[in-house]
Amino acid sequence: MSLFPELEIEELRAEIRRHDELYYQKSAPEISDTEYDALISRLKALEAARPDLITPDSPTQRVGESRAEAFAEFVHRVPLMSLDNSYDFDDLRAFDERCRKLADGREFQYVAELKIDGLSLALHYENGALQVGATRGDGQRGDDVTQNVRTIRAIPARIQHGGTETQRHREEEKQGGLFDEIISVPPCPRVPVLNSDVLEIRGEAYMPRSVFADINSVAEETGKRFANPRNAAAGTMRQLDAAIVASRRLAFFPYDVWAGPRKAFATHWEIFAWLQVAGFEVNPHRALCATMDEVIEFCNQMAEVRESLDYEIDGVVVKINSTALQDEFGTTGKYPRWAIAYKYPALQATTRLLSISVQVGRTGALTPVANLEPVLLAGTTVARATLHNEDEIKRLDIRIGDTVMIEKSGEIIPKVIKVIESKRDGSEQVFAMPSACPVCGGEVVRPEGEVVKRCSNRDCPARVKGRLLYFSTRKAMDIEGLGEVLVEQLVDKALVKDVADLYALTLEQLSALERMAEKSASNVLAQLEASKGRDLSRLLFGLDIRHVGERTSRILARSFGTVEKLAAATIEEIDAIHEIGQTVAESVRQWFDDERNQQLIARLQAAGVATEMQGGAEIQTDERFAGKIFVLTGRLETMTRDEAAKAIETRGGRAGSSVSKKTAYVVAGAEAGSKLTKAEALGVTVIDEAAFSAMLESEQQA
DNA sequence: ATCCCTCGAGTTCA
DNA sequence: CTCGAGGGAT
Repeated sequence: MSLFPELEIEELRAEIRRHDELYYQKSAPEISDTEYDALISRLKALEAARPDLITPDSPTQRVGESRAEAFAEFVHRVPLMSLDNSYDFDDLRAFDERCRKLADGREFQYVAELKIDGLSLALHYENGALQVGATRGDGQRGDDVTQNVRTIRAIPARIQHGGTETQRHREEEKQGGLFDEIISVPPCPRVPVLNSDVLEIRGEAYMPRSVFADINSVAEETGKRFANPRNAAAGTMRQLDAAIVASRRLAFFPYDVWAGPRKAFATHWEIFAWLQVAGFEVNPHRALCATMDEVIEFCNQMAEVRESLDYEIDGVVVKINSTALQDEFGTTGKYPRWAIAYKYPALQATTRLLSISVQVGRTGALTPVANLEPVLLAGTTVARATLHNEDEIKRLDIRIGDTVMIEKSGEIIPKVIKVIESKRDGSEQVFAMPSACPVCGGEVVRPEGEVVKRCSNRDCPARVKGRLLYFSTRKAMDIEGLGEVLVEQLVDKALVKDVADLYALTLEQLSALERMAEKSASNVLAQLEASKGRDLSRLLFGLDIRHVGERTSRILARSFGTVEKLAAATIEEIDAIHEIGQTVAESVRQWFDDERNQQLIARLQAAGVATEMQGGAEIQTDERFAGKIFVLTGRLETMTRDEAAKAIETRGGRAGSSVSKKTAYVVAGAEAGSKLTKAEALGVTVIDEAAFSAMLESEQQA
């Protein structure tokens, strides 16, 4: 407890109010939800110790959320309560214990459903027609956003508020199969008929990830991007122009129905069945659970599919199924006692940018990298994040010492999404890209029209190291044991200046290096020896010719057959090849025109490196593969992606990277993500790994 | 000239 | 994985 709780309490309140305003009015939060919740918890703890200091206007005394101006106020008939949060399974078990105690020996069930990361809406229907749509606001009163709500296609203007006999029957049949995969899910016992003329449907409006991506790529030029889909959805709902709202293609998942002041059903589970009959799209992921362990199992299952969903979720909502029991449990001042939200670890966090270092890559590209104060994010500690280039730093206006918000978007790679400008105290330093290479001091150039600055010194140690590593990668010459540490030493000790030097290394030289006993040294030599016979395409790939990557090197190898022929070809001859254009042709020509490169080739040949196509690599065309494009997604069990791609190509097919109409098959491994979703949307044939393996193994009869 | 699909390049952490 | 840009089709 702090020495002056009064002071700390006041400071915390001011801080929380400021974040409330940023979040709700400006849709520009500076801290993550977890951090916000931490502030609230701290305040609560302080207030608990000194109840005399609690004031009615303290942020702990309200349900949260205030309203934007310019919309008519809407007073909720029944307040929309927020839920208590839990951050680990122990919290859930504690909740379970409290419920068991309250139930006093009676049996009950939990319903677990996804907590969609969007904004809550209350929809009022009279005699089946949508009358009013309102935001949650502070839970008591929100904004009347009916005009905006009417543009959301997932919200029907008319609902089947009773549900006809036939519909109910059909729905009951569907229930059985629909939730099969999810734990212990009995079919819904019945779809009740609602007699009430006035209904309130509650749910979450959200922006699908696919829409968010679209909108942000368009917003790129104007510089007005949303940090995440939730902000985008909230910002959209605050639009006064309904046409803009319509263009943002929001979606909606309902989760509750009220008839007048009462919950309309005997169980929460029934609500979903009814909603479906009424004409809503209901989120398919939910489970009826007898125990908290089953709920936890559901949380774990959903965590795995989380990234593949077209909407963001920040957790799982757990509710007591019986509405009678819900009524009995009642509420505390702020939360219902019969529900809790389990929240996944945050995917966003704020931290301080300590410094910016500049890396020099194989191509000489100068890449600024943010060194961050280490922060836990989605299970890993993040200390670095790429800033890509000068323009990115300028766009985000990042300065050294800034507090920044980071995010793990692609599951793994952290990214700085914005600067928290209000945290600046004036001591921040504007960063300037160095005008000389930080590694070799060489000249730095930024060609017109390009985004990246490059070190122009070809002998820059950083570039030499990059080239050597590139040469040894699996997709190039595949030299096992020649990794970063070894390359570093070889270059620093001046034993190697280019890839040809590798083949002149001796056992003595290697053994003398740190962490290189004779055993590993001879292993490396054996690997080098083995690499001499690699395919021509791998060699071309490894040479580091601009614009010549994995695929292009294969095309070049196939078309020319030997390095000599390629080296002698004119730009026109190279350009004439299908799938090779002017840019690549010029780049290749330029590389071979360089005398040092010619010598490099000569030295590689002298060392015994094969520079001709190996015979017999003929493609045995298989009709099921020939000319077809396969896209691999997810994790394959019996082979690597590269192996699978190779298997496809030796049969005359092609391995594509993104799904389109032209894709013949999508091979879906475990945890397949967006590509699978897209394939289904486009109606592309999806096969699993077993089916794919069977295709490979069953030789086609000629 | 414009759109769509792929390729190339760069990147983090355990 | 994501971005930018090369290459081909329309």
